Amino acid sequence: MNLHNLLKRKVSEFILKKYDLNFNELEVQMTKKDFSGDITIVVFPLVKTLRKSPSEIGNEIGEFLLKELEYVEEFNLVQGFLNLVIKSKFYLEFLNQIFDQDNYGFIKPILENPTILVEFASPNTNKPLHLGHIRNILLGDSISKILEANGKNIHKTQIVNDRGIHICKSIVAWLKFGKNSNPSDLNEKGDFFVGKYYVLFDKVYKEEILQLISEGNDKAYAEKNAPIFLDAQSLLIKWESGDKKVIELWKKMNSWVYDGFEKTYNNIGVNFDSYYYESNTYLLGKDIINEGLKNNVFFKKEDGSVWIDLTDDGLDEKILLRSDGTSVYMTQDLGTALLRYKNHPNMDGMIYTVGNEQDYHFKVLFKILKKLGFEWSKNLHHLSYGMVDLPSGKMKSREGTVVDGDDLISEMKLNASNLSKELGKIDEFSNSEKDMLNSTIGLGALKYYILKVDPKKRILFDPSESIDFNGNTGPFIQYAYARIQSLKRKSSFSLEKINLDFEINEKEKDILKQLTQFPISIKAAADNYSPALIANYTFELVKLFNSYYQSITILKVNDNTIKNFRLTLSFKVGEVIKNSMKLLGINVPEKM
RNA sequence: GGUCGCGUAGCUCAGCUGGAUAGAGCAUCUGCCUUCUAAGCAGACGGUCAAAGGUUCGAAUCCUUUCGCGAUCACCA
Repeated sequence: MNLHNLLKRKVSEFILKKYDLNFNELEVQMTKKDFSGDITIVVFPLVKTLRKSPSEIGNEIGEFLLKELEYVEEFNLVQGFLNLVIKSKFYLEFLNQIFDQDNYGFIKPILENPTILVEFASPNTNKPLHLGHIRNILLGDSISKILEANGKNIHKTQIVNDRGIHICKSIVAWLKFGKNSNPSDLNEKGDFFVGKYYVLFDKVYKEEILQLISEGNDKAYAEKNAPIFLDAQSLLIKWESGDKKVIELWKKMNSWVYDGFEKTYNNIGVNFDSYYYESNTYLLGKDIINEGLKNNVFFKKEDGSVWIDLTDDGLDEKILLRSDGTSVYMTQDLGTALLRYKNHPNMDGMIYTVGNEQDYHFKVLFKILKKLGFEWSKNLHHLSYGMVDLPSGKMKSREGTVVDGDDLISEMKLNASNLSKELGKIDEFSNSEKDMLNSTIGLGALKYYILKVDPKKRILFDPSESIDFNGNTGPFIQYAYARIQSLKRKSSFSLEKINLDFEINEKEKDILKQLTQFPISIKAAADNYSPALIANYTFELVKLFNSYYQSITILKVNDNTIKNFRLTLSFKVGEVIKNSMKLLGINVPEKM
């Protein structure tokens, strides 16, 4: 039961009948606070087409709706805003109607056959995941869940950057300084273990540069000729030529890193359906180059390099194949896209969760795929997000100025644990129950903190200030849910259809109004790939509910009808909270 | 310099395709634990929506210019 659509339809019918005009762009919105009414029709857009004054039109429509729709109790007209007061009966019926729908608030996931691939995480294998990766992972995971709730078939994947000079750097440093050590002996996480050597490489590299400069060389020469750097380069060459020993070594180091990554994914509660590796894809894409040359989408320069001219689209010329015939980043991404299509013939689009420094790259990539004429290229989306910066500036793994993902997660859990201890609410919990709860709350705080801000914006994270557990936070929402569950346990009340024969108060009406809006909001959020919007809506609902919940004594009401109604309303709000948090990848506890 | 993004309360952020008097949280101040869980509730204080023009019934939202911050502009990935 969607009042928006019902009103839109009715009013359009009316206009067609009365003025013989098709008018579908009607704007319907919730009535703003401090105006009487529940739902508002904006009549201004009609003024021009109908050539009548706003008040005239408003009154006509108002009268009509009053007569035609039993739910409309009365109307008032302020400026050009037609405010309709909706009868309690409508809201009570609405609540009755959603009794049976356990996933209320969400489009029923009737899975469509075509699959959307969502790419996220996509780390380098030379260092542990940091806060920037966490933002990426949370966004990608949440988008997957939102789309899934909207009936899309989702395949979560990544492209692991497992090759190149940066990996060689870790290997070289390990060969030099830690050849006999391994993560399990030291009881270290594999990605952390390898990351140490990456940092170590950089340290030694810098020392060697200084040394060379002090011997009278210039900086550029020093940077290119530092012994440890030369080692890394020759290692890369060996890798590229398929040197068995090097490949073996590379595999071993990478496997340590993957073990570490899996632990982190596990800790955050995300998983993937497949992994693509650059070592397998970096040579791909050449076939498509030939194809494009044949179709004149691409062109060849005299030196043999291949380009695409996108100047007509407001972009530049972009290289696709070097003069020596080797591929570049773009070529590889084209190849990977095609490989994915080959592996998923049902693929009907892809979402790339990648930082906004690559906005231009993806603009070009999508344009090329469109020009090549792939059906699925119309559903390509770059989920671009801003960097996470520290007060000291950018995070740099090499310099160790990063907020480590694992550290942050465990810190969040620790904070949750300290706070619960202080509050003393879960003293009767077993240790494993406590751990579970602290993890739920700590992660909830972290995820919500990241997801509630618009992905486009950069986040300034101050490590010296811990993430809040009060106010507009994950734990606040989780807490509301836990209280509702507590009500449920104590009430021994079973859901029954409620009697429609009574009035509800303003706050109850407000909550129900919000509930009727929820499916619309969720749909909008999904269309915008915006977990931030969902977080915001959920917070608004919870805030409203909390104030209502606090101001009444639910279980002390004498009239059974009202008592049942209030409990039912509470439980439904609980379900909406749970479902919307699910879209953010945040769990809600039964008790806290 | 070209292109893209951002700029909203002291701080952190909402504000959906233009709609009514710009909203939250934190911080500061005032109340509220005989109740369903105070990780809470009620209230106060706090704004030239970076600036200036324009479009229109109506602009934080759209357009133009300016300023500030960031990203990007490699035969790197």
